[in-house]
Amino acid sequence: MEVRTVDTRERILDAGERLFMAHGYEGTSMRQITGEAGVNLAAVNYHFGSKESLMQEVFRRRLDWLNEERMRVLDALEVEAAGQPVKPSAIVDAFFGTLLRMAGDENRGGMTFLRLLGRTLTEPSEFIRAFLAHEYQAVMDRYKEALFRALPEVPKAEIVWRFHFMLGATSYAIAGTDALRLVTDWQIEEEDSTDRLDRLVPRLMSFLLGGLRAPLPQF
Amino acid sequence: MEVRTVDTRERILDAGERLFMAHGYEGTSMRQITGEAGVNLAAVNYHFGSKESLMQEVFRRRLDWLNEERMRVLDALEVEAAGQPVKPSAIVDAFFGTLLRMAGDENRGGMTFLRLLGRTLTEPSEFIRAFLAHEYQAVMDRYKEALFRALPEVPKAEIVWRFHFMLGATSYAIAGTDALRLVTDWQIEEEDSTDRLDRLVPRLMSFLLGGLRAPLPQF
DNA sequence: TTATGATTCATACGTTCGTTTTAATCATAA
DNA sequence: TTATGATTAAAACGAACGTATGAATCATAA
Repeated sequence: MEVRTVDTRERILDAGERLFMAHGYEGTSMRQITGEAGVNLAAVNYHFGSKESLMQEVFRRRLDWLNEERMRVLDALEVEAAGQPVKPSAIVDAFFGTLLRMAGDENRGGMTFLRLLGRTLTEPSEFIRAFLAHEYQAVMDRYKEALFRALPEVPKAEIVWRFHFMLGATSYAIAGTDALRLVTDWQIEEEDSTDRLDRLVPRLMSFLLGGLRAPLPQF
Repeated sequence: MEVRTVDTRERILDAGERLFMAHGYEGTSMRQITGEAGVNLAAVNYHFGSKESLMQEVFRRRLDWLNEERMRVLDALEVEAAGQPVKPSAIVDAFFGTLLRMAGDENRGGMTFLRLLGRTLTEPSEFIRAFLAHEYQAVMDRYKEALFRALPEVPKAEIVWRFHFMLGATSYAIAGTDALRLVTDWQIEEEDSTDRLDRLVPRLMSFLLGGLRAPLPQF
C-alpha cells in the first residue's frame, strides 16, 4: 500500500510533536522519535532531511492552518464591521480564542501542539525563533493594525507592548499543565482536564481584555 | 592567593548563567561554559559535582535573595496595613516589581538572570521544574494568601489562575528581547535598553493589575 | 512477470557529550 | 623548609548524538 509512506511521515510528525513538547528540541533525540513512531532511525532523514527540518515541519503542519484561520476570522470581522473599527474583544478572541480552540481538536494537534507552541515561544534555539518569526510576520502585522484602529486613543507602542504581554500570558497558560502546579500545588477545586480547557478560554479572555484596556501607565 | 577558588566558582556561575540564558540547559555544553569562564573543563565537576548541580546553583545564587526580599517586602506591607488586607496593587508590585527591579542590579544578575528565569519557567527539563517548584513553594503560598485576603469577593480558583496569567505575561516580557521582535518587527519608536527597562515596569504593572481586576468571566 | 523507483532496514561514521582519572601545582601551617 | 590538603591541569573514558551508506524490500506499471 502506498499509504505507508505518508503513514510513516505522519507517525514521525506525531512522535516529534509529542516529544518536542515534553523534552524540548535539544532534549529530544532522533532515536527517541523513531522509537516512539515505530519506524527506522534513517526514516527521519529520508523524509525530512534533518532534525531541524523535521522541527519546522512539525510546526508548519499546524501553524499554516491556524494563521490562515486567524486571517479568515479577522477578514469576516472587518467585513461585518463595514468600515468601522472591530471591537477589541472580538480581535482578541479572533487571535487567542482561535488558538485555544485548537486544543479541543485532536486532528489539529490538540493540547499537545498547543503546549509545544507555548514552550517554543521562549525557546532559545536560534533557527526556531527565526522560523516562527517568519511564519507569524504577516498575521501579526494584520492584527496589530486592527488593534491600532480599534484603540485609536492608545499610543501604538503601548498596544504593541500589551499584545506582547497577552502573548506571554497565553503561552504560559497553555504550556503549563505541569508548571501550573507551581502555583496551584493544592488545587482549590478539582476539575477534569476537559472542564479545565473549557473554562480556560473565558478565564484567559477576561484577563487579557482587562489588561489590554487597563489605564495607561504614568511614567 | 586563596581567593582564586571562589573566583573560579564565580566565573563558572557567571558563564553558566549567560550561556544557559542564551542557549538553554540542553543547548549549553560544559566545554562552552569552561571555555567562556577561562577555567579547566574539570573545574565544574570539581566545584559543583555535575552539570545539573551547576544549573541549580546558578538559580540558587539569585533566587535565595529574591524570594527572601519578596517575603520581607510583604512582611512590611502587612505590618503597615495593621490587620487590614494589603492593596492588590501593592501585592503585585511586591512580587513582580521586586523581580523586575533586579534587572537593574548587575550584582544580582541583572537582565541576564531575569531572562534566564523567564525562559526557564517554561523549560521542559524535569529536574529544573521540580527544583524551581520547590524553591518557589513558600513564597507562592504567602502571596496567594495575601491576594485571597485582598480580593475576598473573587473566587480563590480565579485568583490562582490570574496569578498564573500574570506570571506568564511577566516571564515572556523579560525573556524576550529577541522574541519581542516577533511583535515589534519595525519598532514604533526607538528606545535604548535602559529606557526600555525603566518603562517596562509601569507598563507591565498596569497590564497585570488590569487583568487581575478584570470582570469575572461568565461560564 | 519483470523492471523500476520509492521506501525501509541494519549498520557504521565521525563528533561531541558529561564525567572520571591521575598527575602537577598551589597556598598554608607546622 | 617541608608536609599537607586544596585546587588546577591534561588526557582519556564510554555513551549518545545526528547523519550517511548500501543492501533489502516493497508497490506499481509495463
